[in-house]
Amino acid sequence: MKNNVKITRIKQSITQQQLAKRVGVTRQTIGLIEKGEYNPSLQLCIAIAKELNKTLDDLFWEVE
Amino acid sequence: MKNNVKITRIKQSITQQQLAKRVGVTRQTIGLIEKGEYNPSLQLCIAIAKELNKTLDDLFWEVE
DNA sequence: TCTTTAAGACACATATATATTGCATATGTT
DNA sequence: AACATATGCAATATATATGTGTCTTAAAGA
Repeated sequence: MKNNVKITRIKQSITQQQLAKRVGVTRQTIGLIEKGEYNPSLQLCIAIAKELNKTLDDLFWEVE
Repeated sequence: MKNNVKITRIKQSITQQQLAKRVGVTRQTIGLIEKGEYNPSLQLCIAIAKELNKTLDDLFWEVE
């Protein structure tokens, strides 16, 4: 469950809290997703991708 | 929550049941996802995409 | 016609994503 | 030193994805 959320977020200089608020979840949820520890819903993945101006593939596809 | 799973699956002539078995869920789950009624997990989306030889974007990105 | 297979629909049970709260630590600022 | 902000971590609560079982309908083959 690795992904590119953290690196993408940091490049854009926004905090977990800001991203969380913009996509409508809590900071903890963003933290866990970045940590790769669990398995977000598709809707949330899409919301995060749009907020970071990326696509699903950019953030979540074959990140080894 | 619309997506291209159903059309892609049918083009490849496989049944809901076959796809379900290959990705490790039940036929009902595949049915609901194709119907667009709900919000699958990222892991399941990835499993479906790989099984259908597509990417996340192919199946789930901006399908209006 | 009879049988089999694919698929839609529904009720209920269970697993897990997400929320909420709180505490700890590190860093930057005054 | 004191304070604020960002992040990690953990416990418990709630919402919902998914499983299980069943019934129904439509289509295909014998």
